Amino acid sequence: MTLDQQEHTSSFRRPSMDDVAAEAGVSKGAVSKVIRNAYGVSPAMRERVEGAIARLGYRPRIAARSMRGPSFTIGFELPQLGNDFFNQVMQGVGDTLAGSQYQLIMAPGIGELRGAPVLEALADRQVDGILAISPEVTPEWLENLARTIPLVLIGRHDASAAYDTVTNNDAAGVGLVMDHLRSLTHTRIAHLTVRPAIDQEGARAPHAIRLTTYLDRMHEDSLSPEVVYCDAFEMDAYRAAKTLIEKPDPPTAIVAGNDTLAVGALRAVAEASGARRAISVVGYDDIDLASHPFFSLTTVNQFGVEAGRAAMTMLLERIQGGRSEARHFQLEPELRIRTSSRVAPA
Amino acid sequence: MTLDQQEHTSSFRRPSMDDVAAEAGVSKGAVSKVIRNAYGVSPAMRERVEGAIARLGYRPRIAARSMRGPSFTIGFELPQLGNDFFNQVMQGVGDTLAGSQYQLIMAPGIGELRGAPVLEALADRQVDGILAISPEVTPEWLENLARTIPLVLIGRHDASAAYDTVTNNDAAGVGLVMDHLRSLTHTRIAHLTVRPAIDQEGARAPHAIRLTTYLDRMHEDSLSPEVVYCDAFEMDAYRAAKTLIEKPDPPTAIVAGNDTLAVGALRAVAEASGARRAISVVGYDDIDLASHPFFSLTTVNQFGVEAGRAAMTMLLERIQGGRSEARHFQLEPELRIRTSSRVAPA
DNA sequence: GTGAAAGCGCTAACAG
DNA sequence: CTGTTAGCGCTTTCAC
Repeated sequence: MTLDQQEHTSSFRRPSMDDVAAEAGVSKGAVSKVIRNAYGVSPAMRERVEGAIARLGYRPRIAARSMRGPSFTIGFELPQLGNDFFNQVMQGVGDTLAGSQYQLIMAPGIGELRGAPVLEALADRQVDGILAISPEVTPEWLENLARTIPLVLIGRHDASAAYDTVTNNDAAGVGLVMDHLRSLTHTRIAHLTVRPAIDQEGARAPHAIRLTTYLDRMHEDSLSPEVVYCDAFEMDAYRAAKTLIEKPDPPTAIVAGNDTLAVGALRAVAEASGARRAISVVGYDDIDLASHPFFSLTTVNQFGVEAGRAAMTMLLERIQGGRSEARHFQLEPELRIRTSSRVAPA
Repeated sequence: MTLDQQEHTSSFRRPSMDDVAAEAGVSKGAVSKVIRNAYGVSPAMRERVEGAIARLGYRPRIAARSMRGPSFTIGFELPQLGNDFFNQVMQGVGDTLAGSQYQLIMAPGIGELRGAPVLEALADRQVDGILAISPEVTPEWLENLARTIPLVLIGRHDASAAYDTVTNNDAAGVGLVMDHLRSLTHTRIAHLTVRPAIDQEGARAPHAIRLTTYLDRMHEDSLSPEVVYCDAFEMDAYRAAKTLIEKPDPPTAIVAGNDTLAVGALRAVAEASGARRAISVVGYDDIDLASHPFFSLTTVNQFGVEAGRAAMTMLLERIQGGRSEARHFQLEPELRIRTSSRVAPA
């Protein structure tokens, strides 16, 4: 909250609206009207002002403008870079925003800094609305944030009355995966997921749901579950998977929490020797790489582009349309069977 | 420049500094001082104000603050999402910024919207400085921008006096690649690169330099160059490479402009039949995936993390240290030989 | 149709 | 040590 003093040199000069008004020999208010396309400007006035703007290279400062009204900026928080599923979502968001007057800015989590502080940083910067993928924040905290700014969460299964959500049916998706592996006669199925996943009761984050679905299913089938945790990057998954498959009695199949983890797991599998090189790996997300012939990764398509599109549409409904009742939208995932999943060895 | 009017509902309430002052029964100025850790606040005052801040959940608005001074926000423009090299750079940037009071926001190019308009959008939002990877903007335009805001470009080989650059020695990098392929007795070497690459004379963008280096080298060795253009995503490279290798007399090696393109090219190679499946592919960047056993991609490491670190450091020198003479920093790339490059078939 | 003036939330210079 | 005041660049009444 507190800020240390800093030396700041500012030899940089950006013309202000006053400069434009002086250059054009008109009042500040007139310039403002021309810029905003407001009523009541004569063609002559318009021409003079636009000439001055062009000559000076003037651009309005959003910061000043947004002290009165909107900033025409949308903030997108995402927990991490390098996960291609988020890029799918971004593409849908970008499509929806294309041609609108809104500018998108992203604030990725970096190292320890993610979740709440990043969301606050966006809110502090006067964005008109926030799109977030924040699996690690509590619903209460988000409810609170939603009281100060339009908010749409992607991935979280919260039934909030204050913010919207766009989800995919994670339970169904993992169900498809488990059905598939069981039909391939696998019994020693491990689950590789990201660290916190479900440290708080009632966590409705995607990875938490995927984990509980996996556990439930293993129990139903009277199999012993084996869960391995790692951080969210490929190389973390690689190391975790390596340890897992080097054990005396390794699993015959690994259900990875997402495709990035699956890619890491496959790195470990490819480096292993003997029967271990035949371990099946299944992911979640269906990133582009999954269909690459070198991977041919069996995975679950959860339609990230459409999720992004839906989320952005819902946010614009709040910002422009003034909607205030929460909406919760869910997509149904589909299994994509490829060659990384095979019949379990006898 | 002009903006249409929009209906904007704002039933959202964020407490202001006035609210805090009222709640604490002190003046606005006092609150400001407490927040900024300025001199001359009694412990009692501090306690009252902090109590009020906590009770109200107050957070200062950066937009208002930045009308006087810095916004403590750094803008990072990048041309595209889904290129892991940019993630390397981001990691270096994030490392350098960690623990500082600066917040990073990214503005990715989306579809047609990239380059100049995105940089302007950042500048309009009162960022204290801009980090950019803008291969498609003219040096003159950047010089102009640099007069209004501290600016560091990554990748461009411009010798600007107004903005800093961090580059890798692209000519040397492609030289290493060509040496390597020639030593493997390749003669039919094609180059796959992104569309504009070098449409303006004197373009100093990385892909332009890589292309001219390739062309020069082919000429020197009296070989006939073959250049194929595509857009910057993996699937674009896949389609371009597919057309290339399905020709009657395909190349024996493909030099891709970066690893993302190389991954796409390998998709086409893997789908091909016969001798075409043995086509060598070399990339540029050394993204994590390159070392994955499924790819084992020969490529050039250009130390993106260090480039990001250097760029951020240079930007902070300008913002905090007040440096105004331009600095130009270059990294030397290293070849990483893996199995995607093999001896040319006889 | 245009200009003057107040105010958005904050910082900073100045009195008391 | 604390309160008052004058802006920062823009939007938005309101007179003229």
